[in-house]
Amino acid sequence: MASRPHRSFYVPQDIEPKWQKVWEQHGVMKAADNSPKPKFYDLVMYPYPSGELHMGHARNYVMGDALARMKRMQGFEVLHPFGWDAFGLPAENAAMQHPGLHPQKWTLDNIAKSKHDLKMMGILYDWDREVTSCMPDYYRWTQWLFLLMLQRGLAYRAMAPVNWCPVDKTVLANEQVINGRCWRHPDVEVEKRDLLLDKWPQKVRVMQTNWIGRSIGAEVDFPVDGHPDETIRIYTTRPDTLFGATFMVLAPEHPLVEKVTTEKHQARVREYVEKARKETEIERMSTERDKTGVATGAFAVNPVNGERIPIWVADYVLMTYGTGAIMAVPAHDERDFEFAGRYDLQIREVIAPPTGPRGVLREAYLGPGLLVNSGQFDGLDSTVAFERICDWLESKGIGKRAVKYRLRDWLISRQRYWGAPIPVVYCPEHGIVPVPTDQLPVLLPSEYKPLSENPEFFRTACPICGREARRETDTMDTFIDSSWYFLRYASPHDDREPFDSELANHWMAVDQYTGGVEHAILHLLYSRFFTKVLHDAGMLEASEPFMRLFNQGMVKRFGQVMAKSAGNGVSIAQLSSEQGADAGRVYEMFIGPPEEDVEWTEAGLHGVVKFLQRVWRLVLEPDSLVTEGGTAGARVDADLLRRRVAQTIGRVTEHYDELRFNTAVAFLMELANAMQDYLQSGGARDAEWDSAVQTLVKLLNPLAPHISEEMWERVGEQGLLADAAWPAFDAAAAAEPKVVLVVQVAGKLRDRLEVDAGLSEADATRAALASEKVRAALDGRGPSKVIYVPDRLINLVP
RNA sequence: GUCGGCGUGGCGGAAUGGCAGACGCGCCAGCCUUAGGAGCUGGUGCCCGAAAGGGCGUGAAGGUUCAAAUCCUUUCGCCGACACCA
Repeated sequence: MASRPHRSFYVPQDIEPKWQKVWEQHGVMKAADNSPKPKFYDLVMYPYPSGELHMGHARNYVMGDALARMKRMQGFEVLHPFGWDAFGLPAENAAMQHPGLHPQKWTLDNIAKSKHDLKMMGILYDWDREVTSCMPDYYRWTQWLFLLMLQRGLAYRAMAPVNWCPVDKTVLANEQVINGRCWRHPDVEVEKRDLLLDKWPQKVRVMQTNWIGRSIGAEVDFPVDGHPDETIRIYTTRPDTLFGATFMVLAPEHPLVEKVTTEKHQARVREYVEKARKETEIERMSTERDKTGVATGAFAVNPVNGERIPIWVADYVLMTYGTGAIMAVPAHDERDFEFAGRYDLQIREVIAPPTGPRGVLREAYLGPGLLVNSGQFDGLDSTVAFERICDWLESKGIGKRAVKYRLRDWLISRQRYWGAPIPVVYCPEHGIVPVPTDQLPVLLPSEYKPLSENPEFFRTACPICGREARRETDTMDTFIDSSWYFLRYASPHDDREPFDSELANHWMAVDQYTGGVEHAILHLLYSRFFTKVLHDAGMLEASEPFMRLFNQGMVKRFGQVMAKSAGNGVSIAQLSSEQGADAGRVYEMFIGPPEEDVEWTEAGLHGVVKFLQRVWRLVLEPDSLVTEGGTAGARVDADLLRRRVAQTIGRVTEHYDELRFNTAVAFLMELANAMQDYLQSGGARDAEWDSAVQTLVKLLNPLAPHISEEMWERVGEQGLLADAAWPAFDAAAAAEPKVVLVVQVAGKLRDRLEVDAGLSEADATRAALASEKVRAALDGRGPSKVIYVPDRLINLVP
């Protein structure tokens, strides 16, 4: 057809590599340390380099990139760095499966592949700041920080020997010792948490709170009858129920078990303890299981009333929490109640519920109430009694208030090759000697075999006396590596210290941290812990590392999370050669709410491809969209177009800022629709149109950087779009002169009226009453009440 | 078991007290085309009705309110975390 307008087609393969090269040449995402602009630290969790990336990985990187690009255009100096959590088990597994393959080679190859994939997606980072945790210039400082913790008394080596042998049946073995060298978490930052973490997902805050497990109670010493030198120290959160303690329970590993057990009970207790020791942690922790235990034959004395109560051993009491011993109050504790029922132990009510019958309890009563059977404390409210009894215990010196945490010690050592060596030496003379910091890094030997089998590695000289000594042959948990990488980005090449305090103070805290919820507890808690320690050590001003945290949802396909192992990943190379990186980027943002898991479908991707093609035509070939004799869905004149453009600027900017990309894309589509209607309405290609085009292209840029950059060039704009200024929101230009006022009668929709914006209530009421439909609905009854929400709704209540 | 989140068209979802279903997919009709997994135009929650119009509708039941997808109570279902922490 001769009259058919010339069309140029959008071919992503022609433009994407071109712009990727240009951005790299221009150093678009390089962050300047000395910029006068306000800083914005935009961080995505650095990944474990497991191989090629696919679109399941890409989602949070696109989010981070889109935010970084917008913030740059808004005039921020953006730090958007990337790195690799490069130590870890999969590298060793790969090496074991492919003899001759070194974990380092596997890791570095994967990094190269992944880096290439990220660039193909048009995701920009300041690669000059790339951090790779398995390289000596990084783990040197991981080791340095370990020594700092050690020096500050936050890391220790348990003194008892490590017990590897399950054949060893020594009852006295100490649970904590098995773990060897541990971190001790200090009693932490819980108080300030809610104040500082208000921009964290509630879910993560709750998870961390539960994990830390702070509880308030008291420790009380119970004398042991017939053993004047021994007392059993228990921890309870219910000191108000002290008079209801009718027996004691020791954990099977408790050191006093052996001492107090009477001759007669010796055999049964030993048998029970041995059985408990053989069971796995998981078996023991199961709530499903019936509680079991044995009596020791010994008795303790309840210090409040002098009563003799039997001492039992039961595995529902854990040596690792509290003091490893409890006073059992069956009337007011579910677990003790169950145990007492099973072994026919006494149950004594000491808290009376405010309502309901007293006397025989069918289940433990856990709530508050008035104290009974409690001597001088009878009649007190249980919350008051809590404090009074604590006071009394403290005045008598037999107990005190105590706060406990559920946190376990952080076991950092791994009996593995592919990790950062723990920088410690064992000297026969001087014991544990930290490697002096000027001798760091303790290099991981290049030969791939266990460090404990590598004499060249572990044979060394004691840093103090120079005599022969042995290096620690365990490596550090990779969580240590990732607990401070965000600080290293501030000065990634610093060879004098882990990070330059001045630069770290400039960039920290991270303004936006984006990553998977699977790190909600460990990684985030450890990072907060490191930050706290470095703050206390005077190296860092920030006391919290991450201002705003976001957990993106996962990308699924065929009902399963995209994964190499599931074989359902959409590869970046394939996407790039078919629909293009931009389409993939926009699609993953449009696909659903950013925090929700989403299902990738070809149809959905296709919809986005169509959208990009339509934008291309709108911007570059608007004539091709004007149908002969075609009509617009809605008349869009220049004024309306101008308002739509202004409104879109406001809405898209706000939604990008809040990472609500799915709705932001919808707004861009609406603008494109309005522009199309404008053309169909016979709108001129004038300044108004040009401004709409320019705005659409700019707003699209963070999500679809290649196509928008190409269109920017083709319409003759100067300079890189990536460097252009973000459009400013003009509230006056966005204001609608006329609004649709919804008219309700008794809460039911009866009419819609187009009225001037900002109408007074009197005028609105008059307009509403002028409506036939409204009068019919009122049926002669005058409105006795009018609710008016300006520019939105008026409700007439008869 | 405890805690938390979520339940809206055929589908993904939008609306966080004020027009339910934005935007997109799919579907239907028309136009264009040698052709179309292309493009353009219009329609599309359900029910009654030829239409005008009306009624119903956000897992279920109840409540608060002039007004509820949104707040409260109970309940069902799905997902996630924790799981004897004294």
